[in-house]
Amino acid sequence: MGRKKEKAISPAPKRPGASWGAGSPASKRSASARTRDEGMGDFGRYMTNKVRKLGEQFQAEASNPEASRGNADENSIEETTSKIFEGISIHVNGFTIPSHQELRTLMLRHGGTFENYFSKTRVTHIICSNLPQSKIKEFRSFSKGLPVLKPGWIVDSIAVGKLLPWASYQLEAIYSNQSTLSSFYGTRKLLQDGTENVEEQELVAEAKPDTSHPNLAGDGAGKEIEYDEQDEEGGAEEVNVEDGLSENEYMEHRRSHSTLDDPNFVQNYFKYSRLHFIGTWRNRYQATVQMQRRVTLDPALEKSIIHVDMDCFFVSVVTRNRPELDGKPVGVCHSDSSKGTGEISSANYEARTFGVKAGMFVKTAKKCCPNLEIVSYDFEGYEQVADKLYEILHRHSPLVQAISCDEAYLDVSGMGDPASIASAIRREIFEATRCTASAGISANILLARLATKKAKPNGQFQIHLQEAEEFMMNLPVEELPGVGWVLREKLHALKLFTCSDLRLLTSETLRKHFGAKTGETLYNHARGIDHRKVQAPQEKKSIGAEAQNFLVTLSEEVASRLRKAAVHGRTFTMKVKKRKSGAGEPEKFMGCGICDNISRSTTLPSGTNSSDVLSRISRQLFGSLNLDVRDVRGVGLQVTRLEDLSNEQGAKEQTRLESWITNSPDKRLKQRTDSKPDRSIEPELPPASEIDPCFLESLPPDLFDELNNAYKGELASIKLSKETEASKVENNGNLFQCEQDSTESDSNLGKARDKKNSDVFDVWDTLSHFQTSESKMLRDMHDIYTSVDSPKHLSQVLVVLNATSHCDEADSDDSISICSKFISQYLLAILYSDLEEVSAVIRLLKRLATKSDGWNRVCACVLPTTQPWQVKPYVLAIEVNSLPLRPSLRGDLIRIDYHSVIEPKLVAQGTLRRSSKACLGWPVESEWYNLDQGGTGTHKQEVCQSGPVNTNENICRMEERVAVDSQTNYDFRKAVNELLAVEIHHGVVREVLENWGVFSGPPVLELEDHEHDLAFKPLCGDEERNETIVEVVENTSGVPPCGEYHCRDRVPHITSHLLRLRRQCDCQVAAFHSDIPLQAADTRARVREIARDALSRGEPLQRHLDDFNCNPPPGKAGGKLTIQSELARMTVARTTKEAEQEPSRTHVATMLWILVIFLVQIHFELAGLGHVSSRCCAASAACEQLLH
DNA sequence: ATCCTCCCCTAC
DNA sequence: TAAGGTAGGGGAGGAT
Ligand SMILES: Nc1ccn([C@H]2C[C@H](O)[C@@H](COP(=O)(O)OP(=O)(O)OP(=O)(O)O)O2)c(=O)n1
Ligand SMILES: [Mg+2]
Ligand SMILES: [Mg+2]
Repeated sequence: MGRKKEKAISPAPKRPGASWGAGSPASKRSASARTRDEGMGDFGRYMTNKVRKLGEQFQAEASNPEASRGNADENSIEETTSKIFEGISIHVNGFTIPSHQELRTLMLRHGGTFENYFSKTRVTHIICSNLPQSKIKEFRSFSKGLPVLKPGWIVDSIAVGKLLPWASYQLEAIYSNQSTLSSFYGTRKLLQDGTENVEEQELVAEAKPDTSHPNLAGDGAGKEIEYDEQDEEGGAEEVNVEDGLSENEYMEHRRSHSTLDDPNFVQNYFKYSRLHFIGTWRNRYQATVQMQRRVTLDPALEKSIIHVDMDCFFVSVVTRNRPELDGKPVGVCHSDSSKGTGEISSANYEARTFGVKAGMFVKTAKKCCPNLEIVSYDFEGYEQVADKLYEILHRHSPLVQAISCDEAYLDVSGMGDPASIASAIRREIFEATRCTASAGISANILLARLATKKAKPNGQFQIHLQEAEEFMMNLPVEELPGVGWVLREKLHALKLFTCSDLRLLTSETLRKHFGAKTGETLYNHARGIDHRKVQAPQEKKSIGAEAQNFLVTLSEEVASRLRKAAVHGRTFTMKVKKRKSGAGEPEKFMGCGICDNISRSTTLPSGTNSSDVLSRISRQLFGSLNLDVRDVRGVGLQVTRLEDLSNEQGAKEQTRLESWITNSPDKRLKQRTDSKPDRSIEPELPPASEIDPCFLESLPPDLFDELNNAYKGELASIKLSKETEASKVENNGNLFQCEQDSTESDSNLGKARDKKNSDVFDVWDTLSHFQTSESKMLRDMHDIYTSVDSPKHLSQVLVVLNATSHCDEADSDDSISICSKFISQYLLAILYSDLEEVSAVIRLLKRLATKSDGWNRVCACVLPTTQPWQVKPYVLAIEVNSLPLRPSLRGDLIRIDYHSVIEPKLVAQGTLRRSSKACLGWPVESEWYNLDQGGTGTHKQEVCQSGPVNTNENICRMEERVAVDSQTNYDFRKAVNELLAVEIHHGVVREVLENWGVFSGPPVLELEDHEHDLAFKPLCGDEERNETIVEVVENTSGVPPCGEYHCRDRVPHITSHLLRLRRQCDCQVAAFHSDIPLQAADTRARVREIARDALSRGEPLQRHLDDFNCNPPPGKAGGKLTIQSELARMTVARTTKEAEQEPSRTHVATMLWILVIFLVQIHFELAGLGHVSSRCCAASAACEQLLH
């Protein structure tokens, strides 16, 4: 089997600040000291502390992203990256200095990889500095001759900036002390020439039962972990533990693993987690197994499927080395303590006869089986046995579907007698691993799987097709794979207990009860029918991490997994476990108790794997959940919509304007051209004169330039004339007349305006001075400027700059300041003449800021109050408190959707590639793609015709929703930024405008005469769905209705239910939208608070005319204040459908409006003014003038 | 008709 | 003390 493979090198993290383990040893030490003060054995108090710290942590992170970011930057200052460990993959064993986490960071930062679990197929070097006796023995069985080196090798290599020969870093001490090891390595040492050249080892020393030693594993309580122990602070103790550290000290030490002070908590946690092991095993497997060739099997052939599953896997791997346990009931668990809240991972068959099952608490298991022996995990053993298992399986069939580390399906159709193949496999497995496996053989996956169950332990069983029926007959429903607890209960409730019961029902009935797919599956499975095919590994669909703690750590973990998988992700889902209301502290140590799960997701316009971005996203997602952090029991972050980085280049290529035009010349250009509707389909450019100037104008500069180049510059003049017109309009319209008054900056700006025409500031002249600058940043700009053909805009230069790679050479303060001034002046000069260019430069600036520190600083100088590039998630309703009413835009429909377009050409080739034409910073109207209206249909049809394509997979709608803090200090700049930086979803923009129009003052409840406008009493509710029915107990307003209120969170369908209810009962009903699981008490409290607040300030509680016409943000939470406007009247009927469809005009108008406001924003930014919200009146007035 | 989000369920 | 992770499938209800 060709296991030899080149290891995919994961790209080094771009931003060093994002890596792990940046904390200093000192801080760790003090952290551990703190834990020591906490007293021992008092787990209740521990828990309280845990919760408190968790609270502080989250509070700090969620509420103050700026601060945390700042810290991260500080930490990252001196970090560097390189590629010196390219191709090297280390496994750290035992306690080391630097710690295993630090080594991990170093490796990742310098191009290497780090394996948590040892595997000879992936690991190239083993690092350790100090090994317990028993570990050394173990080495013989697993190191397989790989070099065992001291960590100094890594540290020194980094210090000198290249890979040092490792020969002198071998662990001599150990060789000399340990005859077994030294003799073993003695032969190998001669071979080493000291480079990273590591041969594929034949398994010389493999699986010699006589040489292996009884595992050191848990031969006594308190020594539960023998696997790969290491710790940054307690390493020495760790070794002592093996020699019998006192129980108390040991506990103390252990505790540091679980405190929140431990910066490596997540890492450590995972290291000991069986579920993490299982969950991540597939990744490791896929990394080693080469892409299996697509095997085409004769469909007419009768299928033979073999299902192989190791018997009580986790147990047998451990017990094979411990004959003294033969015949005894054994379970695998970390701890054998009296508390007994550890979980049994697997139990052997002896134990199972007592009723011990995987997942049981030790406590419970001991009740069933008092003599149960508890053994510790041997993750490395599992890894090795799995490696061997799969090696054998792949030898026997080209088509292997890995289910987990101990089980797989093989398709052996037409390859001879499946039963003898199965027994050969089982025999080989036993010979190679001394663990037994069972096998099921049948015609499909389902039956093979069921057969295995019957065959266990250590047997095999075949279900021939003709026997299938009988076999299925009396099978209890819960035996069917896929039927778990919930489904079983549902089935039992319907009095369906066996498959024969199931077979009495029609497929329709089942579908009705259980949903389309599930029903159908039940119908088929009850009959022994299963159409699933044995599948080789598929492209992964999601990557995630779940843990108990730490948004940032979590983000980094996920980001590093993304990098490892060489993908970018676009959709981020945060999953939070929250204490169920009423539930107490968890019984289980570190458990989460009874919880509700909440999840939130957001989608970025383009993929990322940056831990920086991820951690900001996670903070925001977390923040948007509005949780009381004391109730948080677990947080997970999942990334979906993965984009393969290796395809990205190609995808980018697709977005080049040229290829775009070339690929589909007619449709897209036609839409925007004035004449000659039917041109030839030749991939030729239409004459320049046929191109609508509007189209040109709306193109982002880079695309425009590309097009312009294609037209050899002809277009520039067209655009120019258009621009001149535009600027005329602006001036005639006295666009900024209203700002001409008082403020100091106005005069500055006025000057700037003068400058523009009198050419005081000459961009190109200034730029040419940069040629000799010391600053690389400035020189680069100059160089690009000279290389660009007849540059007209600075953005052209920045575009190129943005596209070229950035070496993060430190820039001096001077050059930063020069650069900032230059950009500012340029912006000032064009501020009134070239709106597009202004926005182009700003966007590019922000993009550049994400790429290099220098530009980041420039960006901060030019736009001190504008956020650095960051797509702001989340789906909260926007509340704007101090914007003018813009009635003309109320209800307008704008739609700026982006689509990934399927390239029909590629579809024809049988491949599909997402090709996104919308990139961050360059919002593109959907019309450009002609995907609006009929456009989408066309694409979908084309795709569907060429094969069974899941359009969901291939036409990917990107949308981004804009979030704004729902509280008072609304930052207008931020919103406009987001509008520009972010793709805008039709409904959301509508929402935005709606909200902008509605709130003309600070958010006030309409309480005029009645302070306690409303108050509720909860009646009943469905906790699961976050629904609560409340009774209105106080309602004096006369506006909101009396009766029952449905409060719910993210369950928009309730609104229709409410409508129905209203019709039926003739009672008044309203809905509440809230992002928090709405507790009536919260609502009431909030209502009162607002009222009291307003009254105490003596402010009138105004009512806005339109308050009650305000649509609920469709299905969205509006924060607490939105509640009120929804309360006022149900407006479900007024959904977006009601709005007028007048797309292109509205598109343009609204874009223009937004841009004008944007301009105002920049205007003030450049003038160094603070808040601009008050100036929006001017902007919108100007905008309206422009619109007419 | 199809997609999307926010869940839930299941398996190892 | 224990280390309750990971990832795919799928349903409900709403949006388009
Ligand atoms: N709730 C669970 C289920 C399984 N596992 C681990 C331990 C098992 O050994 C391994 C494989 O799972 P199996 O379902 O194949 O169970 P076993 O191999 O232990 O037993 P069997 O002989 O039934 O296959 O996964 C676990 O940790 N927790
Ligand atoms: Mg098994
Ligand atoms: Mg299994």
